[in-house]
Amino acid sequence: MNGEKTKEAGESKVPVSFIEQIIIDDLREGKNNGRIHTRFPPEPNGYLHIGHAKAICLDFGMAEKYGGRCNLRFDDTNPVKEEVEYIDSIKEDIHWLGFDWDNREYYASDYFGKLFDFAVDLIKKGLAYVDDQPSDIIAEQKGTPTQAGTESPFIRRSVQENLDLFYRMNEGEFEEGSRVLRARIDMSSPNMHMRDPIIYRIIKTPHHRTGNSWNVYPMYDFAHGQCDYFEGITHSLCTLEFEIHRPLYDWFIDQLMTSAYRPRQIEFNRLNLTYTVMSKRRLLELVRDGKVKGWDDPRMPTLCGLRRRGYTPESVRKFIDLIGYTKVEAINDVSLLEHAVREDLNLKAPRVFGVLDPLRVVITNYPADKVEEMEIINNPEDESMGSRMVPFSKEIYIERDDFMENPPHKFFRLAPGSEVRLKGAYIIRCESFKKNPESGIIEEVYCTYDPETKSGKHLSAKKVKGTLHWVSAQHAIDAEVRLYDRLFSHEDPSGQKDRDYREFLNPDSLKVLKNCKLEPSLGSARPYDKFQFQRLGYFCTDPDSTPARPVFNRTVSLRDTWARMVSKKQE
RNA sequence: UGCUCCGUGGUGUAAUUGGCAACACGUCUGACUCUGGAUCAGAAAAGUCCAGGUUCGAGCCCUGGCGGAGCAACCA
Repeated sequence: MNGEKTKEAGESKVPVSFIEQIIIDDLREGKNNGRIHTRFPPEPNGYLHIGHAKAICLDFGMAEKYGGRCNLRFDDTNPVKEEVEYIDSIKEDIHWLGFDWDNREYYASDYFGKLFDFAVDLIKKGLAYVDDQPSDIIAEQKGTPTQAGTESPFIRRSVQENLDLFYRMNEGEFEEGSRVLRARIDMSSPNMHMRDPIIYRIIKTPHHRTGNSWNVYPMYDFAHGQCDYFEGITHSLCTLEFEIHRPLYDWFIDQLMTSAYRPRQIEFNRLNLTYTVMSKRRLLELVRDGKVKGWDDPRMPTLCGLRRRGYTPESVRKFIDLIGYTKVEAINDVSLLEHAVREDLNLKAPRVFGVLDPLRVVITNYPADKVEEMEIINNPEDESMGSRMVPFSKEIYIERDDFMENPPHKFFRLAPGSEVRLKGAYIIRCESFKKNPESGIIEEVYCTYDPETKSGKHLSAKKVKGTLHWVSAQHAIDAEVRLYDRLFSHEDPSGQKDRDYREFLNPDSLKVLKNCKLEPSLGSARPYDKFQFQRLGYFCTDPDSTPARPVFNRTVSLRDTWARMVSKKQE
């Protein structure tokens, strides 16, 4: 019965966000002639981070899903903060995520002429005036959220004088800060943004696209809605902090519109992630102060950082999908992001052997000059990925913590007298070991192997609890492996009153291992190639890698129940 | 002492025009395994911020509280 009901509904019951619901309703009602047109409007003043990915997935995703279009529009109204170098990286990151804007690449600066004309128009209507006061006086007259503002003494300037002054502002006659153009709305509005907002200011810094053509530049509020209007945007999706700007957004379009069409601004919650910071200002500080190695440091929440860390675009999109869009300001757990990348890489990443902290094991009854090629499955999740040959010989490396002289209860790995399977090879038994009498460090472990237990031989009835990864000592390649931990030790580093977020920087967020031993097939890995180092985690070849010196980044570890058990016991 | 928005398991999101609060992550348990980490199965966990009201019935509607966030850049 229930099945019937669902069937009749026609669509699966996948919940949609409130924004998607609005779009569905608009489409059904035939609003905007059944068009959906969105835009993604980054300011080219920094690199995109995962918070932008959330907006990108919505803007492009909704358009894609409902047969519409999404424009890429650079919000370049402030030449002081913006640079061309960011534009290319932004485009690259959007493409990396798997979205495209065709030929619809626009700039707010494309509309400077139209915006200027519109400002002139407002002046002529008596709805804008030039104010000669300095910024601190203007701010003072704005009042406070609980107290009405007072009118500027320049509010009653004649249209002629305003026009004359505004043109001369643009001609470069006046200094920066000496005059602004303000919209005349309501100095006693309960909404601060409606108290005669500044719409044009004088800036003499050359613009990265328009050069010295302009000396006045529109403010965000005077550009955004109008650009949406010019481009025929139907749904202008932005984050919650712009909610309070919406009346202003609508007010300007009211003055401009000549038909029933008008874009609609809808706000959603911005992405916050635990153990990191997301504001461009702070990310920039981390880069400038050398707290990280650059915008693409694998610890950064930037898209280029995540990419270098080994995240796939699919995993980022999956995560975005998981958290959804609401109006609740929340902080999302990074572990969900990590889950998303594990799930994706589990299907895609070939399994390989890599020993991060090598301990030499000598198989005493194995011929010294013998080398066997062991066939190892590349990915048990995907047969089509085939198998490869891995050399096995008398001396191998295993992970140092896979051996314990005095193992605790339920330790399934190697210990004196115990047996383990070497994945894809033989079962070995630990007979003895060599320990440095001074340091107490185990230097070598001596084992015997059972030739009857070779992998693939089904006659091997012997069962052991533990299976270890290994690398043949004479064939191993040396590599550097970089392990990453959370950049901050606090869940919400920038949300602590009276504490600077930098106080919470995790000093151990990067650990570099220089003496790792990897199976020889990894010698041909190329930057951004992804692997699962069996039993350890997912790793990605770093662009610093050279054939002589491979470098790998750990994207994320595998879930480790043993480690959890151990750490619990310690508590 | 203004305006706007928000308040559902540990976390994040759901719940058609009001109809016995669902899904995912995480946690715990078990099975299986040549990855202790894959995979599979199961369980615990909220009665929806509080108090009233409307209703046969409210997380959804109304009223009043409480709590949180945002708003006073010539930033976006």
